[in-house]
Amino acid sequence: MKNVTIQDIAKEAQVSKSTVSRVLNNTSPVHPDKRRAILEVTRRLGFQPNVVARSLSKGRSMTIGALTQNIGSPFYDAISQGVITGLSDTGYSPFFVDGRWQAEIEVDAIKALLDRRVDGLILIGGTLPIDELRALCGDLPTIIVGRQLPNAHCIYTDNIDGGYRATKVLIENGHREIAFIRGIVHHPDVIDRFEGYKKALDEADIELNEALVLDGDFTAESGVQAVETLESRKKSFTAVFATNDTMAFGARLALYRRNLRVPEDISLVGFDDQAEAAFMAPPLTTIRQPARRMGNLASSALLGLIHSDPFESQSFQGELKTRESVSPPPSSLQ
Amino acid sequence: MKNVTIQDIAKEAQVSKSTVSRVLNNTSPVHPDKRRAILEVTRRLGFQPNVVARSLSKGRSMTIGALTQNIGSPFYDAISQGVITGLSDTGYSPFFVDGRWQAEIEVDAIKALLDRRVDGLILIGGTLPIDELRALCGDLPTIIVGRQLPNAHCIYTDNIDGGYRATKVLIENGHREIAFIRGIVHHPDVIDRFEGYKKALDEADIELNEALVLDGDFTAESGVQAVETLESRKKSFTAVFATNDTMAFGARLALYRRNLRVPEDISLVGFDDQAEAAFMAPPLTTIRQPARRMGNLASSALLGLIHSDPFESQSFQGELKTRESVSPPPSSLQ
DNA sequence: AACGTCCATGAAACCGGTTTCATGGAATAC
DNA sequence: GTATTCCATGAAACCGGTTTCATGGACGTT
Repeated sequence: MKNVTIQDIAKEAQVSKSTVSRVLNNTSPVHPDKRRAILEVTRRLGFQPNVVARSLSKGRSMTIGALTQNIGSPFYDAISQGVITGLSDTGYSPFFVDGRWQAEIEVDAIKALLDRRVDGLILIGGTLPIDELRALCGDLPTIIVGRQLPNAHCIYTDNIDGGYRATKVLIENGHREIAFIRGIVHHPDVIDRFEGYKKALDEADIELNEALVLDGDFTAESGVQAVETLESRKKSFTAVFATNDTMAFGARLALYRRNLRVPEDISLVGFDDQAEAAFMAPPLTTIRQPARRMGNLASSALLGLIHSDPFESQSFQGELKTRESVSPPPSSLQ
Repeated sequence: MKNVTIQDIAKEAQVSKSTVSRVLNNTSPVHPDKRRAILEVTRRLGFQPNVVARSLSKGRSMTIGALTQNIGSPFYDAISQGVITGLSDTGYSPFFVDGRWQAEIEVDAIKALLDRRVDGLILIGGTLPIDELRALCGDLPTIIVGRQLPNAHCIYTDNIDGGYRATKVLIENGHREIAFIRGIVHHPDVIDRFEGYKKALDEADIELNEALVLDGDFTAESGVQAVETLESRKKSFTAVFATNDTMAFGARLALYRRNLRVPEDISLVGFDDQAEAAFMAPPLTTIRQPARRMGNLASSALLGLIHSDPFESQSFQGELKTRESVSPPPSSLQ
């Protein structure tokens, strides 16, 4: 039981394979009788066109290469999801590879996509500098999500603003000793969120206290660790801002272990609004990144680029989701 | 700047393209001088083989088709992740499509994979009955993950046993009024977990109380809803078993809202051991499904099948992760 | 020296489509 | 009725590799 080819149909319908191709692609008029015969045979033999062969001859593969990082991070997962849904029913399918936040792996992953002659690229996160990317991808239509790079088509969130808003809501509630659980120090998003944190403190005339700044690696475990370090330093604090929800969950657990209530004793703010945030006990106040929407936009923008529509880089403002993990600090009640 | 082809190399190195192919694939001996020249030119021109062309002529695409469901469900995500890591460095790459738990979409998704001439299939979950699958996929090497089907290569967890263990740990702690938050009623996993639940109750001579069985849809929101329904029914219960962690999180929030403590007032058990479970406050006792390992195994088993190694369907036992959300019921302290 | 074997190599066929090009017959114009 | 245009169609080239096949030269044998 081998695959039916266009040639088989041609023979069966007594025409040339050119004509079959023309009918199947509606690319030029064909006599109604032949057309009908060809369609009938096609259906009868259960013909499935060989996408590989078509790709080769058309030079277009109808696949979009998508580079992800550490599949499993809720934020990037949500973007991937947005890419998938954004591409459904467009004729294009996504081909995923993973870069694991490591430049070397990322290069190989992108090469794998290039080898497969994808028609466009969606790079979700990543570490390669713009010139390397350009050298690698040439003029292949490319959308970069979650990063802001010069002279590239980017879709990203304003992390300075996000960090600022998260900090500000705590300050507005009366907090002045606000711990900051930073993710991976050199991660650009983290740098920006830290920037926003400092800006908000500055505006409120609060001096930055380095002892309240903890490093982490975006895992819940590192959130636990951060709070424990904080406690061991015996520095007082009334609020915690974690640069992602996952670390906020860890922090929440560590506080629970120490019998510190949220928000009565300690207020908590996260970042991302991942699915579980709204169901933490208490529900977590956080900065919502419209990850799915960003992924969706990435798909449609890329299809646009492929058809040579223009696209301007677009930044999204993080949205403060006010829930129940923030309240005035206990001191304000004294 | 067009792509370099094997022909360009041939011309530049003054040999035929056959020889170039032979050198690049090490498929038959070639004179050292020519070999060296070809490799040099290859490097100099930055040749990247066209995978599409190669696939067409070899009849193998070096891609694995993976069908997922509702990307975003932690359990299935983790399996996908396992597939990805299991495939890395094997020369094969995964091509993902989504079936959204809907037969019609699933058929189209699988067809999309078939059209792309994938070398094998990993079906993660899904709804199609075995005969339809077989009609669709023919004798293409296929591994089915998370479902148990006759005469197919399956990797799944024993859900009856899982449901049994989860219920039993509650019973052993002295609970007799155990609410059951069921997921989607007709979902086979759920049916089995319910089976296990009933078996455990039966063994302990506890009569099944239909009023304690709530339907849900695997979302956290439905977990909240379930507990609220339970409260509105004014039936007393001392423990809740949710058929996935996500619903358990929802239940936990609803309990928090009603000032019911976990585990002092109500014990809680989930299913899956998704990443956040260990960081719930308190950490959630749950049945761990080794999702990543299952995904990993799926990859290696599939590569085996492709090279016509045999594979026997394999079931995994869910592992009880004892954490802090279970304790004896309050009545036992009176 | 004549003959057989072996093997490196290039030419050509092939994978399964799309697209260009040439052709012959019908339709239109004069 | 002939010249011209148009158009449906088949033959052939092409996409970029792999693989088969034929060949000619090097080598070994008697």
